[in-house]
Amino acid sequence: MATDRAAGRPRDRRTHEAIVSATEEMIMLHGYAGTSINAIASRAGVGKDAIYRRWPGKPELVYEALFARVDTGPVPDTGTLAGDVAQLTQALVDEFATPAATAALPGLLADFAADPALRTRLRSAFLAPARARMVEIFDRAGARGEIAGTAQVDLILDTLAGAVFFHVGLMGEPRTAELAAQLADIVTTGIGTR
Amino acid sequence: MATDRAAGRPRDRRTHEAIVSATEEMIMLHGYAGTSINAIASRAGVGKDAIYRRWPGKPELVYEALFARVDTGPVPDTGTLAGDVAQLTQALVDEFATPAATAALPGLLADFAADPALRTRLRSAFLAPARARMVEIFDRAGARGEIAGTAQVDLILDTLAGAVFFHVGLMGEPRTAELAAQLADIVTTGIGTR
Amino acid sequence: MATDRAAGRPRDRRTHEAIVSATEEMIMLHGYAGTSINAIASRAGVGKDAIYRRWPGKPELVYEALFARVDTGPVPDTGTLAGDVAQLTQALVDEFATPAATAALPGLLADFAADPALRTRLRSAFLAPARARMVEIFDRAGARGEIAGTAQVDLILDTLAGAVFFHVGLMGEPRTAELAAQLADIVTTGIGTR
Amino acid sequence: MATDRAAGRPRDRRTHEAIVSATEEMIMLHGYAGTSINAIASRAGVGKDAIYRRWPGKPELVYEALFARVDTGPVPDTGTLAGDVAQLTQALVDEFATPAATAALPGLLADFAADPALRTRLRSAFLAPARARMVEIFDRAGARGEIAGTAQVDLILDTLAGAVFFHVGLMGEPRTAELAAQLADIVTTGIGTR
DNA sequence: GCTTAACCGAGACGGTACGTCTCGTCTTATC
DNA sequence: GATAAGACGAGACGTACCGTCTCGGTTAAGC
Repeated sequence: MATDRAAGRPRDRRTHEAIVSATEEMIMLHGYAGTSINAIASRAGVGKDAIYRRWPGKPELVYEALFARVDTGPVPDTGTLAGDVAQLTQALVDEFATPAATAALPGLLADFAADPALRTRLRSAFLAPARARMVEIFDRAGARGEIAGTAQVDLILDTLAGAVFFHVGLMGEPRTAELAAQLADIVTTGIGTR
Repeated sequence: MATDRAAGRPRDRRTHEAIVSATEEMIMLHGYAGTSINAIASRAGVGKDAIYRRWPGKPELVYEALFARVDTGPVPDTGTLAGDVAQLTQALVDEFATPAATAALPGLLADFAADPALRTRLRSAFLAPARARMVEIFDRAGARGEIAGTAQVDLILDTLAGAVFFHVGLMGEPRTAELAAQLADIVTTGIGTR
Repeated sequence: MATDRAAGRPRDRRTHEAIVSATEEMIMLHGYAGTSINAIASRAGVGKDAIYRRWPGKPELVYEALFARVDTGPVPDTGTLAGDVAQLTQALVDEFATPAATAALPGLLADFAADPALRTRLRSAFLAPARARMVEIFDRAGARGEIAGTAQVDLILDTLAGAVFFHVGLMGEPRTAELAAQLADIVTTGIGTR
Repeated sequence: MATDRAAGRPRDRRTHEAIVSATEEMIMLHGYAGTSINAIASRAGVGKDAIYRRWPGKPELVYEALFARVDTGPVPDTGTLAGDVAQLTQALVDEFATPAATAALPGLLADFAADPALRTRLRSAFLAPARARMVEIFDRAGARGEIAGTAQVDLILDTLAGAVFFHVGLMGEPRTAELAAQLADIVTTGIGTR
């Protein structure tokens, strides 16, 4: 019976964690552009090779350090499309509007968009959990008869994510408690009805 | 009697234009990150100082080369809020979803967001024309009784701009003819009515 | 009574040979500087530790792989000092002017000279066999009355070795068949008499 | 009439000198292998580019810093070949057996020998002044009838230089006052006559 | 036949140097 | 004083080796 075990000395889990932690700290302290691989390695007490062995470059490392959390929460199910969208939007706010995300996202998205290899992963990297939930939410809404036909999930999701990113991440508007509700309201019932 | 005329040799207007043109070309050819001040100067047949004398850095230069067009078109006035918003959204698409803008915006917005001095100018730099129009549109809609109370202009504008930027600029979705109409529809009448 | 036998698994003789062979090949193919321990280990199908267990570093390994041949030939005895020196010089040419030696010697001597621990072994490592022979040759020449007093063996040997190394090893002069005879002639009878 | 003057800011002579001085000091303090371009730049208070703008790499820089002195002394003319060779040999000792040369030469010659582009320059770089003098010395000796036929200048020069390098530079033998005279004696009158 | 200890291939580890690139400033001679 | 050219100090980039270490596994000698 062959083993799956890779040959050679196994990678040290603590090295991985030290790099990820140092990355997170550097981003919070000095922003995305002010964070260099050298500085991360130095702060983590690690050689540069230990980083390049695991990640191809800064974008992938920062992405994993800040955004690769597996989303395990339950899918919203409030009984109405408006309520479900509001909860999902709140999740987007929670993901995109944290101090660390605000510090990293503009530069990180720019690097992802600039590299052809990363560009294809943009949606799956940053919106995958939200998208799966949104599909389910709209399926249920369709079953209830709330909406007719096929909803444009990607466009609506991009609208919500873009709104959060632009409003809080770029423009730096204070993240008011009602933001998610207002955004959800806009896309579900429209401006005119408020 | 003092003259406004600066002492010494006046700046050459063609130098300015050569720099702006070279910047535009470089951005289209090599993207934002692949465009260096050195390369712009070289392509424009100009010294680096001629650039730094006019702009503090790459972000300001690229911004002026690609986005500082004065918007002189008439404010939309279709008679309905929905129609006006649709036209305004189309203007946003025209501005944010061109090939040059797609190539420059992610990196440019990242640089603006990273620099405290530029950060404060984000809204005025990229959304100023649209914002003035939107205020007028909503004022008229309020006068017609279409909406009640004060509309949250900035949030709605960020939503529209964020949607365009995220959907086309980052995710690379095709810029379809109906995009502006669909987006305007989402924010004015909501998802449910489609 | 303790045995000299080391505990544990004995070293594999084939590992040793594979390393030495790979070293020789790498030196011939890529030169001294272009030969890394990593590459030797890889070519030999061996782990790096198998090398470092046997040699402290690249200089010692390359030295053993290329120069540690035991010299078992007979001491020259032609009846005249000139004849004996000619034969001994030929042996130096044979040792220093081979393709492998030419590829390795400059870098190898530099590493030996740079490391204090190796520096003391320079003469014994590279000139030991020739020196022993030379002492005998000069003893016989003194007994025959060919020379008077104590000959400066080291200086003469360094002159011969330096000449071979400089002329062929560094300057890359073609190794003509008469080289050894000419050199021996120079140091025994002087320039003027040719 | 066009000027030969290069465009742009001229290179600062003091930068050049600072680099050369720092190189000399580093070599004396830490040897050839222990001298990095980074450390030279740092000690000279200079950016790395200022070095790479002037020299292709460490070998060329160190060569210029330590050996590129123009030899302006008069050609020896003592009236005898032996006397002239003795003086020329003394010049070789003066060049090759200084502390700085001893620290740099082994590694420097190895780097020159390893690089095809530098290899061709070995003789002209390190032996040019001595060779021109030797040709003249031998010409005069021929005119005086001291020697017959064509002397093998390169071989004799390599022998002398190799002897000095090997004896003092590599083996670390003390550089005695009589060294040059002894070497010259060996090559001119042979071992036997001493 | 079990234990023990050094060997083995593989490759991760913290460091260090490399040579290239870009940044924004500065220093020339020329216009 | 603006200009084109390009030198300048600084420092990040990603690559290559260094010599050590840590795995799972192998191979003999000594009990």
